[in-house]
Amino acid sequence: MSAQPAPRRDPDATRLAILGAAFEEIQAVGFRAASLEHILARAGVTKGALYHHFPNKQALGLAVIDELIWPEASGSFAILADESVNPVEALIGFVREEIAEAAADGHLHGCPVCNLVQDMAAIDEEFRLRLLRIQNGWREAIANALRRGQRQGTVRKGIDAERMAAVLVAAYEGANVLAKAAQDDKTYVTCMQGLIDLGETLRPR
Amino acid sequence: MSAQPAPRRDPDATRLAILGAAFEEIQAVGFRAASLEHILARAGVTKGALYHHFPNKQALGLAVIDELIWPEASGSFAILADESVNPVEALIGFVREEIAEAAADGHLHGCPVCNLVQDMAAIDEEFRLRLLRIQNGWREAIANALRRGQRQGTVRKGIDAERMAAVLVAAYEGANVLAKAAQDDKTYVTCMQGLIDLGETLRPR
Amino acid sequence: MSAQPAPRRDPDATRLAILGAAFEEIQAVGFRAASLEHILARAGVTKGALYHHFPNKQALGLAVIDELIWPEASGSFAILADESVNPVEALIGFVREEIAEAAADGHLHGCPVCNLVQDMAAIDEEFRLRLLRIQNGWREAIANALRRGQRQGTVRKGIDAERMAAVLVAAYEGANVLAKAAQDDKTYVTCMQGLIDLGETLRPR
Amino acid sequence: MSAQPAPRRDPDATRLAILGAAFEEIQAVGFRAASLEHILARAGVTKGALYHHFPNKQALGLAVIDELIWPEASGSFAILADESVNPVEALIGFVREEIAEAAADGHLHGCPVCNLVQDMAAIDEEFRLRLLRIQNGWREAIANALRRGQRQGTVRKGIDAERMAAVLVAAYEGANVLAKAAQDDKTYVTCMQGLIDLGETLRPR
DNA sequence: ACTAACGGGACTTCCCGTTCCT
DNA sequence: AGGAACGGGAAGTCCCGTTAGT
Repeated sequence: MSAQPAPRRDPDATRLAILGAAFEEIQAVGFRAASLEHILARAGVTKGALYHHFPNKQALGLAVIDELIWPEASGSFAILADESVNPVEALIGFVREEIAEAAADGHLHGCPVCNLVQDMAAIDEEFRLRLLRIQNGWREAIANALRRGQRQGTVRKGIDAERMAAVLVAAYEGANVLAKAAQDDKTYVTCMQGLIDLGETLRPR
Repeated sequence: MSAQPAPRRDPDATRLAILGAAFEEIQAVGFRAASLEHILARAGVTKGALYHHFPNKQALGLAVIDELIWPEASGSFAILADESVNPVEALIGFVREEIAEAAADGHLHGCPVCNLVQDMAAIDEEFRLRLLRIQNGWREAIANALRRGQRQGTVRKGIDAERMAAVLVAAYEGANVLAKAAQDDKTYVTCMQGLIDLGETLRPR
Repeated sequence: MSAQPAPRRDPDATRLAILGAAFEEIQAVGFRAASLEHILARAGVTKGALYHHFPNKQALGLAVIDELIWPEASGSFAILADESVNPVEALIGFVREEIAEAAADGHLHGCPVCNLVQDMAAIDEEFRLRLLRIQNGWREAIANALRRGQRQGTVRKGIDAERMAAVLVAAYEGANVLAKAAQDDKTYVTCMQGLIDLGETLRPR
Repeated sequence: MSAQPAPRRDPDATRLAILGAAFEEIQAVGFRAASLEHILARAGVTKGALYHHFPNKQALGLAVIDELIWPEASGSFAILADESVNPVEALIGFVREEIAEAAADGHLHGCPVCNLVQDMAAIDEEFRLRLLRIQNGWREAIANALRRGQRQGTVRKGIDAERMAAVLVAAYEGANVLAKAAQDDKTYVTCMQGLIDLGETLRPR
């Protein structure tokens, strides 16, 4: 559960320990409610170490996005850019992985992007722009893949790629909201299965 | 923007002024970050008045849900229960209204249910159960309407009503998350249009 | 445990209900920590009724002393003034009663005079003078009785009546302090038995 | 009257300044009514310093007991354990010192143990146990010394050591209650003189 | 005689960020 | 590079007393 305590006098490890602990705390209670004290306790370092690596709480949060969340998030849909991949299969495969992951970890705290958007987008422009970039990346990756599929004949012609991508990402994020209220993974899985059904309708008739 | 200041010695008006101001503050910054001081200033009442009507902040928040959010939310889908209504038309009509509303108010702070779920569901069981009740109400209303439509021949037989209802609600909530990050109504509208497209696929071929 | 709720529109009963409830609350948590809200709930009346009968919290507290504590306290040692009574026997009898009472009610909250002195004597002159009057009444009653006993030959001549009275009253009050820390009646009973031993030494040899 | 303001960046001095100021405030108004703001003003430190040294008000109060009151209190009767000391002389000597001290400082706020017991014993188990430990220490030290004196022939055989110790401690604490109500040291001195008289009766005839 | 809305303040808790020091 | 002392502020809770009404 908790991040590795940093060995003494290893700046990089210290930095990573702080980042990891910050990510966990933020996932658990959100950024605004995240307590630096808790993060430090989790990371096994003191305040001096933190303020050596990060000027303030905001910078720490942005670093969590840049160095932990963004790499993970942008990797998810990279496969869609591959010309030889069937977009529908890729999307359905992605959703199936989500179901498997939810079964494994219970989907405890939901999607970090979704959580941070709700917490910070309205009150901090720096956070908002970074999160928007991730969401737009998802939407564009999907929209591009759908358009390519339409050209390649693997995706039904009639659909509006832009709108469909928006709906897919929205449903994916919204599933986190439903799961958070239900506080179980069953609801999340139902949504994901619905997304698979939806994916099937994308195939040409 | 702010609620009407209550006339002197009108308990119901005072209570409503507090509730309204609390709703606005909660929509703006979330429940946890909501400041009672701000709420009081907005409502034009003093701490004594608030303490008289609500024992603490939590009770105020729950009252906002029970007396403002729940009535609004549960009314939204009541029309779906009407046997003579075409479910697909009703859903699409509902989404069109959303688009119109977003155009009118800019969709500033998003859906209260979505906001509160993210803020409170994980840390307060009383909030969670009330919000879950609303979400489940939506899902059941839609699922029931879809099943009825399948019996009545207005909805395609092949779809799984339960899963589709989950996806629709998830996409609706998720659209708020996307809009919050984009901080404009264009993204929200695109999602809603995607939902209309999706609605069209529910009709029998 | 709690005072009788007042019948509607019976001023005297209401007043008594408030006084009784106030006495109980004061015994439980002290005067300063006593909550008017709790007292009112206990008495089954509202704030308006209280402020009709008493101008403020202090007046209520003083009324509790004047109308409940003082009559009880001043009655305790009245018997010592009786010329035909053996002072030593009377004192020992009084202590025996205390032991019996402690066995009955567990000596839950101790002597009201002792409690109020600690709580209020240093910060409110009106309280202090009333409580001092009670304590001095005890000391004088005992000192007078001892002197009379010395004249009548029922009390040893050598003792200083004034000092002995002070010690007896102090030990009686101090027993409450010991009992409060021990939170059981055993300690109190041990003190009382010690007082009986002490009483025996008052007899002429 | 007030504690020394701490030099900058001297943690031990800061901690002691806070403890000392807390002790004074607690003696003046009791623990529950003690205001952290007042304590800070008296100590000349800020809230951050206090929060750094003590997690909350309770911990501060317990530290005052552990580090200021307990050492003082447990030292008082240490001499009684000395086999070569006459218990009666030691007790009388102790009381005489009390009289001298009262004459010096006017016995303004009484015995800290007595004050805290009344204030906290009934509502906080941690306080109660610490205070009980002090009181029991006194009683046991006296009872042991009396028993030893009985063996050594310096104390009358007939008395019950346990009960007598309880009475002596009770009278000592009770004297504080009487003094608090009288708000002068005369009453306290009278009690102490009575205790000396009582001490004399402990000698073998 | 009694009710209930209301005014306004004080208190503890808790936190983020700075700064001295090793 | 990191550890610990410290500065200063804001929030929620709770309370006592007042006053408009019945």
